[in-house]
Amino acid sequence: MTEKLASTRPRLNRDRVQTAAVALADHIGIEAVSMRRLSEELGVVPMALYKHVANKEELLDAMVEVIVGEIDPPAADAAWKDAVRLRILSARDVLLRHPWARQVLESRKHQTPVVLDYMNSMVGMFLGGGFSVDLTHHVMHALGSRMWGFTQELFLPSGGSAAEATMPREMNERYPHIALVAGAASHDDSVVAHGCDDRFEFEFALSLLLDGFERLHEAGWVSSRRTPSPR
Amino acid sequence: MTEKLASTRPRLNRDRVQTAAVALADHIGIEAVSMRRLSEELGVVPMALYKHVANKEELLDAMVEVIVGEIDPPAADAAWKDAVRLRILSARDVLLRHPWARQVLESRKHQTPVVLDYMNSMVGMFLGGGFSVDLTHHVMHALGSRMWGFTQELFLPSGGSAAEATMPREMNERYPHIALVAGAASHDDSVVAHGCDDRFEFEFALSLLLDGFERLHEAGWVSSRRTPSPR
DNA sequence: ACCTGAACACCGTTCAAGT
DNA sequence: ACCTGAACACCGTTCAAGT
Repeated sequence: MTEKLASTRPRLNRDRVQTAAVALADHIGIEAVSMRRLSEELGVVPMALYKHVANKEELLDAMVEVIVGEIDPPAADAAWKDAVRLRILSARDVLLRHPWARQVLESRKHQTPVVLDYMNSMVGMFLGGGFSVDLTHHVMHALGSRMWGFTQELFLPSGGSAAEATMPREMNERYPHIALVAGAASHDDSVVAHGCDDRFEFEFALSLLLDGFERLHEAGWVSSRRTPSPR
Repeated sequence: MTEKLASTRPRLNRDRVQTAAVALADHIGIEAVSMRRLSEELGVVPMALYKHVANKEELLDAMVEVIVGEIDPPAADAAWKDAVRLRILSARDVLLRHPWARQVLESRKHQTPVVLDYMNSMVGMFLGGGFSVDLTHHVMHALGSRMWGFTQELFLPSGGSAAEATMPREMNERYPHIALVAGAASHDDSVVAHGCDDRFEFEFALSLLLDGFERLHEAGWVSSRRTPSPR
């Protein structure tokens, strides 16, 4: 019962720690992942983790590393627009497999090398497509979290008819416009008829932005921003 | 010393709790706001808060309530595009005053009435502008967190030349494209010459989206999405 | 009706010690 | 070099009690 188990499990190392952390988050949710819970999973005392990871922040960075590694490499010979779209949709697929990754990515304050590599390659796609440095800068900001394949779904986040289903009559009275837009689902043949398709909404907005970028690029857009004061 | 202080401070109520919570978050940061710390601020024992707020989640909801209340009401007689832009920029101003509000807003899972009111009025602006129910739906999703005046700043979040300043030479070698786009700041007269202006980037992307919405609306856009399977 | 006090089951992380 | 054990200073929240 209390025999030594040390020989039955491999030595701990950073790789085993970060892999186990990702698997644990997939399994029990990120909010339940603690240093203590993870150490338990690895059959080790909590403090043993601190030899391989400086603290919890670094553990989260290490988890991001794993996730970013799962994103497809850039498409070899594609025009900028396709290359960007494919990369972003691949990132989106990864985040769908690891639903917790979104909020962890958001919470990182210092970018790690893998994160910078990903962004660097995406900047390269725009520059390679002939975008000016100036426009590329703004375009990267405009993408925001969308370059990682996610956005804040703050409007009808539960996925379509849920808001309507939970409170049918009050919705109609207090929030008629929302009810109209959310509730059209049940009685017409438009998009909303099929409920709210996250992928469709994501691609809709992504295309809108990419088309906008293309239009500005082709028009030879340059920023007309001036310094606030004449002096 | 240990005399009764009960009479010197007003009775606790929900309003005093939520106001104090907002002030405390402004002052010490959201991560330091705990039920215990807040109760201390109010000169009361931790459990006293639970008479006015069911739990910490509800406290955060109450804080969001205060924040949303600070957003300007809709402009009276403005076209949809101006109305939407003004409302969003007002929300942005509020979030700049309460930097913690962004992440709290993101973390809410169930929308409270004030949040639904805000979204309802914004949906109304598009419908009032003649947008179809269908297009309005997609447009609201495309706005995402931008309708609350914020986005995930994941690209050069520190505000321009910081990334370059902290590691000048390694950046140039490992991440040449990022360095180019971030570093152009110091030696030309374009936008990036003035460092990275959050407000400019926000309005750039907002305008791109609003212009895109307008174009689709004027073209009488309808969704061409079909159900995945023929049957 | 509102506030208190003690307790429970957790956290991340330190330090000094073991092998 | 790597792992352990005990301890510290926190959490949110319960329960039963006070006024």
